[in-house]
Amino acid sequence: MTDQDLSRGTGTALWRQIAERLKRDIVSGTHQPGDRLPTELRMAEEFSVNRHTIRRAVAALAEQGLVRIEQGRGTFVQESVIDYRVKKRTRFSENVLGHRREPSGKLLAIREEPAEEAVAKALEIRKGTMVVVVERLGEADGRPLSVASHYFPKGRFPSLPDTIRDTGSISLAMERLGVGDYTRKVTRVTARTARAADAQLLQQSPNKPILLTEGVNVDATGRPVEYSVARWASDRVQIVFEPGT
Amino acid sequence: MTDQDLSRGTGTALWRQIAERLKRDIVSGTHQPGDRLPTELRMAEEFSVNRHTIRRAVAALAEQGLVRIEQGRGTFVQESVIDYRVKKRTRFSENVLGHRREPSGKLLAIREEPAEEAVAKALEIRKGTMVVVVERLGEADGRPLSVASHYFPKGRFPSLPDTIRDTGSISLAMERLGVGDYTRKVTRVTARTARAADAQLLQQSPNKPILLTEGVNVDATGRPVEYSVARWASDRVQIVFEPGT
DNA sequence: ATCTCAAATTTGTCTAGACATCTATACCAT
DNA sequence: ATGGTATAGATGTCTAGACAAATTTGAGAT
Repeated sequence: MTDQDLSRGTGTALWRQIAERLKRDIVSGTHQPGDRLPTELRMAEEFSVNRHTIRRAVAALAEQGLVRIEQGRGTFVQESVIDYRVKKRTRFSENVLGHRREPSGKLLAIREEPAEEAVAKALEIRKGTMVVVVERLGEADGRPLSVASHYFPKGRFPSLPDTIRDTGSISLAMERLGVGDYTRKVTRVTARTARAADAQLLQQSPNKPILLTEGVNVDATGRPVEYSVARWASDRVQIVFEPGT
Repeated sequence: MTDQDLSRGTGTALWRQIAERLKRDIVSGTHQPGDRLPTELRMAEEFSVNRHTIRRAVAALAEQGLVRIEQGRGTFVQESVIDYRVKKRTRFSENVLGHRREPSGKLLAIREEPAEEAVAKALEIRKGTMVVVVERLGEADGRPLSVASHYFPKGRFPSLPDTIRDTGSISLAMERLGVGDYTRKVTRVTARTARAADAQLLQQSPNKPILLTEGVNVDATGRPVEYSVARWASDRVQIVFEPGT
């Protein structure tokens, strides 16, 4: 397998041809998820091109999220995730949308701060009013799925931080505080490029898109009790909307 | 402004420092949206680095969507769009979700083909059954918003292509064919990196994420009449869900 | 066996130069 | 004026080589 018959001077850049070929080998399973690709130097020899040309091709694949590059170790085929996982996840639509119970998760931080413009507007309070912020990492099957920031009006729930620390759960804490039945008023969804911190938490390359959902939960009387912004690893989750819910 | 005092050998790659500096100038407004950046050669001189190093920095910015590179013309600061537009757009939630009437749009193509697996499943027909495919570009304020592929079972709507060509509208055509009242059964949303063709149609850099919505419309009896997949320019649209709709 | 440290391996960065390809401009012929 | 064509200017691709930084490996000391 030394000659890789690339066509030179046909209008298609060599690195594109190489990227295409590698991609095919990954999709077809010749390179299994988790496998290490040949080293850059080795591929350069195989394809009879300069190492930089290989690097350009591999960089394109990394951008697409097909491979993961690790300095000093090598380039690895990204383990696929869009298999059963997504189908399993699609059953959790209500939770996914409501940001309430999640398969599992970790509390990252609980803090208090004055409400910014957007937060204040969503919670229908004055800008600068203190809010309780809970940062939470949602996981499923041990893989990070989402990073969510939940905002609560501190005036209404002064003991929320302690209660959350006690129970370890947002929904449990809310229940104890007498708001067991809150419902989702509105959810917005869009896509963004991940910020560094989120990308790291989600174990996702900084180049890859994340899903961003933003929503407000209201109590039985229609008063907002929670505003949340969640960032989702887009290749590990698919959000499902059904009119019935 | 010749000396740009980069710090060499401090652990931070030159191209990162340059990218950071350019980004700062863009965010701060020194380089206005739509402006052309200095040429690569010129920046190479200014920063006293090789042209390739500049290219690496600019490529990073392009990946982030801050600039747009045009061969033969130059590199331009990407004009931002997330201003009033988004807020204006958020009013169109039902349409956005239903893929029915859109602010304006263009029919790109109408063709017939055997149904693939996913299409067949959604329409509850056998794989390989002929379907009518309508490709449509959705615009708002003259800017492309979405590219949608609509799939209809040809067996049930044999004259659909002609009717669409006559009316120029999908919803009008469906009405004429006796399915005036179809409703959305389910919508899935996720994010992907744009494919080349879609990126071009959406006038979006190929590196930027797109929103992908997928849905099935059913008639009054619950039978699927349409399956659609739409790709949205993620920075120009925000999809809004309200339980009421 | 275990620890340490040097060497080898592998990816990351930077420079240098050549030519290709695309775009806009200016000039010339009609 | 119009249209084509040469030219200059811009980004795109490819090669070549050197060194840096991170990781793994293995030899040697304990």
